[in-house]
Amino acid sequence: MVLMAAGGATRPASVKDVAAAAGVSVGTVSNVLNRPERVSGRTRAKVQQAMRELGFVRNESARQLRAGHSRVLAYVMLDATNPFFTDVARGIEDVAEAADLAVFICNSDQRAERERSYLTRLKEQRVQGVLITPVDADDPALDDLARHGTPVVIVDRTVVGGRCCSVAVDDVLGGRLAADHLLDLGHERIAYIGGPERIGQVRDRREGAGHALASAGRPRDDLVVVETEALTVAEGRGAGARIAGMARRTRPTAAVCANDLLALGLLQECVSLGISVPDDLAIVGYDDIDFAAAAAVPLTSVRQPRRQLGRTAAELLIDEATNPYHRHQQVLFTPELVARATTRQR
Amino acid sequence: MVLMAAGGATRPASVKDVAAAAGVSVGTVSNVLNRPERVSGRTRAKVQQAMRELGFVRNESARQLRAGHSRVLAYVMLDATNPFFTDVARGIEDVAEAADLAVFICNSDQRAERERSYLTRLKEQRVQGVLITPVDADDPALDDLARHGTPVVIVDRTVVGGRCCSVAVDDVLGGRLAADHLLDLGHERIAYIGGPERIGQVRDRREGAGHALASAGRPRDDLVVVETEALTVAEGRGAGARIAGMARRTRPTAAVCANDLLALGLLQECVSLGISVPDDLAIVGYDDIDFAAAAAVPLTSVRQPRRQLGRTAAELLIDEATNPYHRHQQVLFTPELVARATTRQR
DNA sequence: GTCCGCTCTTAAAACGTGACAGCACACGGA
DNA sequence: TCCGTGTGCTGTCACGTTTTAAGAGCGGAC
Repeated sequence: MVLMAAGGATRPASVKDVAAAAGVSVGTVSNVLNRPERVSGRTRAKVQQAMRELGFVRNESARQLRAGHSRVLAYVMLDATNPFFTDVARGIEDVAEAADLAVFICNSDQRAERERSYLTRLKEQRVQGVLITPVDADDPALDDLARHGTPVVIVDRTVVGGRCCSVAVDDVLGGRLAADHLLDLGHERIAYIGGPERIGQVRDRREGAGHALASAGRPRDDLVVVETEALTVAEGRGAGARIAGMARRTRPTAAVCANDLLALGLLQECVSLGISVPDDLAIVGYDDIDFAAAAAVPLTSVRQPRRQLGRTAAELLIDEATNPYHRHQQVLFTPELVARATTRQR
Repeated sequence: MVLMAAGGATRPASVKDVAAAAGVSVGTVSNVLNRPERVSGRTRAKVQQAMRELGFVRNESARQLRAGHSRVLAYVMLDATNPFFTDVARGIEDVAEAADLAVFICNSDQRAERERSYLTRLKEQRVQGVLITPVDADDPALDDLARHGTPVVIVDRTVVGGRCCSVAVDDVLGGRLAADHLLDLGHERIAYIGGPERIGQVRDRREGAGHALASAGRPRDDLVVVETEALTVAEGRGAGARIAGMARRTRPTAAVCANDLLALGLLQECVSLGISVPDDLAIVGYDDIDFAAAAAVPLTSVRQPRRQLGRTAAELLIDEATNPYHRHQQVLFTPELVARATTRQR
């Protein structure tokens, strides 16, 4: 028979209630939960029966208070609507699930103030550790966390000075792969579309593209930089309009975009202006999000091991939280070019 | 002067430590935190100074334990990679932020077992309430939560019997809007692409499309149902191949898709098979995700008030958690058709 | 001098769990 | 009969916070 609080207004049953119902002490109930082998079969059954009847659910706050730390790890993501970060999150969840940790996902939405408010909350929650793609990697709030003894792993940004672990992808190499691919196909004037300048990724990928041109013996001017306000589809369209407005003779024949959203916007603008892709303009994106392959002209893009990024980050975090001999590491993954229909031999 | 634990291995400072450092009792420290007006200016300054020196951070677990409930609300989303749900999440965050509640975002990834594991975790955490787009709206685990006194709001599904609040969009009307639009443009044979059948949305939207045809006096056969295995881009491509394979005379001239991912896949397959959109095949999607407008041929789609959905859901949840006179409500929003380039007058 | 009223501060208890020392009892060997 | 040895269970304390009733100190009114 199941006895359940009728109105639902009563407070949840505690170990004390269970103990009273089963006619044992609280210590025994606790043992049933945590070291069942120490309790005789008869008593164990009685206690478990009482738990079922009362609908007992462990109180995690009390456990945490006792333990001094929680069984939760947090990922503060930069932009929940960007598929790149949701894939990273899945990698994190893979590892956390295996380690029986819950993942608290927070979305800073690119706002430093929101990010700081979340970090405060997480400190208060005494989370086991924080994975974060920060708005600003130099924010002192991050050092502050680390100083408090909370493990921190920076995701998708490299961190200078080895103050904590970080996991990222080699963006300079990625930019180089994109530009090399276009050079191999016979392009000469190549545009680089991205911005704003303060984003590390934007700079690194451009630098990589520049290296590729230099290695091929091209003058610096062969990389036409088109700066955008953000890494969004709308900005990509704007860049498309600007390129379309250039004189035919100086107009680039190919474009490397700092991410796929820009590339998709650019592609869309080209289609609507009657610029043929890839014949009039070849396009390489960056991130290889699912929608890249799904675009009307499937997008050539630089793929990053997103899920692996998340997995490794979570593993480093757990190591830092549990292994006293932990050493900070900077892990750098290698990107890979995925050629599709927006690029073709000239 | 700032005295900070050196190694970081010491336990964080507690109110007791602060009290000792400031030469007052713990009660006074607590008052400084929660009712500063009760404490004299001198004492308050002394305590705050001590907090700064020790790097004191409130322990949320202990607060929760005392309070009996947390200041967190959770959203269990069906699929973190679907932009629809991330937009709903933003709406929830808007409201939660204003109410000074944190949002715990969990991704069930369409797996019932994972969903259940999260619900257990959330019960253990004594969250204030749970917002959920369930894998299966009839899962007894949901009733179980409600019976435990945890407020539950179902998002993007209507719930029968008024056992809890729910917030959804009128899918029958949405399906009707899509089909009416195509009929207005002069189409006769219309395909409905969606599946699997067990998803309520898939059924409702098809039903709405059927109503539209019936109202226009068309025979039932004018709605060609193409069933898919899932609501993904890949399945959309498959549906495109099937439509392309139909005899010209019986092939539909327009398609209503159960969501935008299917529509984008269909669009992509058409482009690659040389079927002109919208001339050979007009396409209407559903959800109006950002990528819909960004497709190479911008997609006509049925827009749902996603963010508003999240906001209202969170408001209902907070009402249930705080207002003793709360009554369960089923809120139904009205969708809206956004005409773009994949549909045009014949 | 006594007492009241006021402001500010304190001590103690409570929340639910887990850890630990210790108690009761049964059993086997001397 | 007594001791030693387990086994199985109990009682109590600690974790960090908030809350409440009570106390200290002090100025002013009678």
